[in-house]
Amino acid sequence: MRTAKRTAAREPAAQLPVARIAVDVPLAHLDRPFDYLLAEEQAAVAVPGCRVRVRFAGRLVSGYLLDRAQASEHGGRLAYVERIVSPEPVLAPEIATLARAAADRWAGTFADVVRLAVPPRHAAAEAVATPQARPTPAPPDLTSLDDYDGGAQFIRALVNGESPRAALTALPGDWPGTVAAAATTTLASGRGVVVVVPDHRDVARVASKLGENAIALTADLGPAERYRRFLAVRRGAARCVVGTRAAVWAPVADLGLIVVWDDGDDLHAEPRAPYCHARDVAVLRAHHARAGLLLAGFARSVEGESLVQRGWLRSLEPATAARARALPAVRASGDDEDLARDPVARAARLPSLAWQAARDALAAGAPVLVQVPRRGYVVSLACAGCRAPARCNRCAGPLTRANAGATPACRWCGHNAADWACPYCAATATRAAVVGAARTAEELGRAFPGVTVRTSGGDTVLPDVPAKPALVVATPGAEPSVPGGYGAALLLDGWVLLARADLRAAEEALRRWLGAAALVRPGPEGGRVVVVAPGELRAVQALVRWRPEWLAARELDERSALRLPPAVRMAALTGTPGAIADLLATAQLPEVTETLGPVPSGGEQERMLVRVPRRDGNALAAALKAALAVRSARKADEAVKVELDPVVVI
DNA sequence: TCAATCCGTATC
DNA sequence: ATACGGATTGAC
Repeated sequence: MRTAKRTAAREPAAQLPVARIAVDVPLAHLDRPFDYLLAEEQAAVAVPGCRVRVRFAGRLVSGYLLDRAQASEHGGRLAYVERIVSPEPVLAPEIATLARAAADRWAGTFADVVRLAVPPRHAAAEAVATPQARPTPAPPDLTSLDDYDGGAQFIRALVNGESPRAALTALPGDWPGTVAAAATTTLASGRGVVVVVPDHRDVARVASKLGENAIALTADLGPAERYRRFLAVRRGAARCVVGTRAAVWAPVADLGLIVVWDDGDDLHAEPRAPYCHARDVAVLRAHHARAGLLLAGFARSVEGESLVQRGWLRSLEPATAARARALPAVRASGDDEDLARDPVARAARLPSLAWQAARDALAAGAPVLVQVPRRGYVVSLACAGCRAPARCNRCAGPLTRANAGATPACRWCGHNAADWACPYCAATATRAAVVGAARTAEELGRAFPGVTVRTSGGDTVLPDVPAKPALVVATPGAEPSVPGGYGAALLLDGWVLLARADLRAAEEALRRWLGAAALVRPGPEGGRVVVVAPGELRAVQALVRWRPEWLAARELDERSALRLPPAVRMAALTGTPGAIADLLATAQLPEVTETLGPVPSGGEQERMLVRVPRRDGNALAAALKAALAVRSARKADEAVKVELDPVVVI
């Protein structure tokens, strides 16, 4: 009775009374717009993109108004929009279209994607007026892309208002300046820019180059500040956004360029459903918006190389002269024969090449970067001869030493392994399999008496260090910058990175090495890099020759041969065996679909991989989405996690 | 014959 | 999810 009376009291708006609403419900089978009526008094504020509350299946839910129409296709009665939460059109039409495309591409729901794209509302921030947009900046007074073959053309295209697309492998030096040059050029052409970088330190670096022109969007801002800056962008007051992965959705109008720095970094992969990757969203958005795209980094991801080989991106590589000017001298030092004769350097696991490079750099008054694979102290032991993990011969648990000099013992069963011998090479000596930054710092301190040793990694990341003699021990990604560059970099225990049982091990190892090596001063100024890993390995060769494109191309060839992504489109299905079987039985997968697995995935869970040729990728996503919808309508109790193009495949 | 409960279906 | 309708069951 009451509802009937209330409904009767409302009058539909005279103009465009039908509102198409995307409701925020998590169910795959409800992932489509629903029509509602707008009351006359709501008509003025009900703008496309605004937040609403509607009654849906009896309860109040949030939603976004997508657009308005004069009439509805829906046969039944329409309910009224309960409330216009705010007239702020937070969901820009362009972003709504992009979110729909992304949801389809990753077999997810519109609601899930929009949750990534639009930050939660903060009413107080909304109430504050946004300052007016700044005038278009003067053309850039920054380093340009002249050091790269085709770089000048790329910049010229941006100046001319065109939308060039490229993958750039950056030289050591001022990468934030390079990114800022492309951004400022685009701004000067009267268009907007989005720059996406892995973490907030990188945001600060790029933002400082862009100064007043840019607005920084990171997840670590509080809700109020985050929403305030988002609104500044949406209201058109900021035309250039620099941020972490969610910034790829920033509603910059009239987008001219998207830059993604270091797209191989895992931080670009969204951990929330539907697990989209900022690089791939950038590709999608550049396509939709007809914007330019720059994938730049010291490394080249296999995905970036794939886009190059498909002709979608142009490859921008350093010109020969610029290489000679900017690259440090890189050498590999593979085996223990090469270990320094000095007993203290030996104890610190330093090959003579590395020791020499460090001594020379320190003598020249420069700091030395020492990259170690992982944080932590001694973890477990490996065979000193062949480096196979040392395992207990009773229970196969990992061997460890309680303290330096103690005999090895099993960490699982406690068995004393003093008589251990390697089952592969019969060696009886063990060595630390992974030596963390702290232990390395200790050992280096002894090898270089009187030299300051600093560590950066884990909880204590040093942003920068002074240009004075010091040993700077850092884990990958936590390398401090230094004015003028390091005199040398030692990349220790390279084999640990390469030994990861992961499809991306080689690519990832090179990416991390390049990240450290790029902080070293140029070869002509004495800059040297020594990587402690077997010189015959592809990733090591790619580093020594500084040819990341070459490794990416080789890795891509291999993935094509093995039919692995990005040569094919793949989905990982994780859940109980029954749930996965049900999903696969329900899904009308393309004829060509291959299934791999299952493999155990912890607990009761299994993981199954399905793959199709690239051209069938959309059909695969659509089929999986449809099957998820059927299962969600059926109230299937056990969920299956569906990830398209998972970052970690094996 | 009626109520309590179950199952399936739609959600505007 | 949640709400609703129709079928189904069980006790009088």
